[in-house]
Amino acid sequence: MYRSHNCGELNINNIGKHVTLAGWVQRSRDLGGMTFIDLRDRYGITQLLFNMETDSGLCSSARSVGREYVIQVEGKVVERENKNPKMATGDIEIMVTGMKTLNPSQTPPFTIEEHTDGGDDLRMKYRYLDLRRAPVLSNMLLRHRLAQETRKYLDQSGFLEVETPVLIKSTPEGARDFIVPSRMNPGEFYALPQSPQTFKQLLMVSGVDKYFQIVKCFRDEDLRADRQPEFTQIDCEMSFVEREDILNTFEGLVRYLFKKVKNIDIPQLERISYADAMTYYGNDKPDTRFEMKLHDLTAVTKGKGFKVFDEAGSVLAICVKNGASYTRKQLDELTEWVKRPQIGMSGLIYMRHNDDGTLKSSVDKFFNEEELTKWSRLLQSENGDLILVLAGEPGRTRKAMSELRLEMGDRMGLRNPASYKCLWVLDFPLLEKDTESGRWHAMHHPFTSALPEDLSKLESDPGTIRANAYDMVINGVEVGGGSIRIHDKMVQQKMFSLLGFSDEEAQNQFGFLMNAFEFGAPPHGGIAFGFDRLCSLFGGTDSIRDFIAFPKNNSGRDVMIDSPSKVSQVQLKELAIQVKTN
RNA sequence: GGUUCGGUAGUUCAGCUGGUUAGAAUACAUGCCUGUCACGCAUGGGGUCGCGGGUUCGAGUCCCGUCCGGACCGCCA
Repeated sequence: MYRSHNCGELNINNIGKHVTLAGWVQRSRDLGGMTFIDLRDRYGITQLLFNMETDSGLCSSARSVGREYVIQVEGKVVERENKNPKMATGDIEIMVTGMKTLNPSQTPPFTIEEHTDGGDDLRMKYRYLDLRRAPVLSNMLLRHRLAQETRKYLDQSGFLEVETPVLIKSTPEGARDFIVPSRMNPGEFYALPQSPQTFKQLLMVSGVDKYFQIVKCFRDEDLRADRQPEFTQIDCEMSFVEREDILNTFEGLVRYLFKKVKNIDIPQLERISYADAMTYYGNDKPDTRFEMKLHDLTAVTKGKGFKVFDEAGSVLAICVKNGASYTRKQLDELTEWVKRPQIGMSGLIYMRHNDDGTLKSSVDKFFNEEELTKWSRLLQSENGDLILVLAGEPGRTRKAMSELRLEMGDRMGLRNPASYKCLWVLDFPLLEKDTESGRWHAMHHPFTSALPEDLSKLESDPGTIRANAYDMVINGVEVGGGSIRIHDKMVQQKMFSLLGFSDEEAQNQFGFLMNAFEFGAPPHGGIAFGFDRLCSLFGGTDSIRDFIAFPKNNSGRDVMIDSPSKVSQVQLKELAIQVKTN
């Protein structure tokens, strides 16, 4: 028997007990006559006591164990002379009577403590050591809890967890596929799924009725702090449902998770249309923890002789509450911020609504008090507020203003990671036009149905059709999205042809799905949640890497196992693959 | 594909306008210390300043290239 107890469970009630513990040496404190060792495992830390008077040999050997040694000790649980109220086990310690080193350790490359001195790069290289640290471990615990509660909720709601294949077929729509060569079929390739989309729809045709899966998905695109090449989705699909059924079911899931995991009561979700989200927030995933809505000043700023406004396609403004105290220096710095290539604006105009009620702008030369009052009235500014204005090409200006809004939200402390605002964004456009090719693209995916009332415009005016789709947005993060699907072969065919597929191409790539629709496909719809993002949101941080045990870096590398890597000529030959070298 | 920030001791960082032997903290090692819990005190070892080239009497510092990492834009149905 390696241990009778773990390092987190002993307390004042166990005094006098003879126990055996095993774990890692967190640190030791050698006081000369006595030595303390903090013994750590997943469950906590227990202090070990070695006394020179009691057993000098044992005490000396305790001095020789280094950090991260794996040791086993036996001894008696005793009450501490000096208790430590900061520790769960702080009332007791183990008076050690025997110790065995199970495995020594090199000095770790960074300290394995709550606040490590290690940088990200190093921590990723030694991720197995990083995972010993309490904050990283607690992220794994949170992820586990969320997965278990998700399963519980969906199981109780009658969902069936079905596994779908990972080696599937490559399709040109959407993100790039990861491809896997087939040895048995030289020159042919599998693709890893970007999502189990078509399979879950086929499961609806099968009559599974309610499906879910917590499933790995793959996309071969460039990465971000919130994007990994392999990621996990809570993938769901239901039959005989309308949009309202899906919204209710999964609003229920999210509220259940918040209650169970964080004990937070989330009110019924607000809903906003895509069009309104774009108008008021400049963004299809608005952070609604704070207001600071976008206002259009185009009409009231034209024709006053200010070239920047006169030539702009649109002039947008936000009102920063209590922002008038922003100094010239801070405003100059903000101006530089919007001029960065990532934002790409040529300048920033501001108007202070001073504490005494006067209005002072950076364009006073062109706009008198009366004109500025119009701005103030439109934005409902009050004494002490600051109005920020951007002007330029409409699309870019809206995007920039949306970024500026978030930036000001950050600076004004309005984006508290511990408070949560969840909402549904509805009525997305079904299609968007690719600016380069001029072709229509499915905004969600090609299996999304149109709102019934817009269906008639499929041929006449496809750009204005709204999709029967929905996104769940929490604190400005798109955590989930889905739609009511097309379940009619003719409609699906029409959609593919609208997207520029020939009948042959459509049949080649998605024939299996359209054929299935001919055998009694029920009306169905579903949703998929980004599980890693959901975890990071619950954990209150932006980076999903902290919630993945073994994540990849910015360039898609796993620096711990050093992948991807070259393979042998033998392997390549078997796969009938030639690699271009130069 | 692009923008931007960084790379100096095991680790986290400082290092000014180019100028003596590259520093601090921490970690590590040794010694002292019987109530520590970020223990304390003393001593010590530890550097290819990412790599290559250039400018210069002289480069950690300036320039060019390159590699690696972070954040972002494009991309992500």
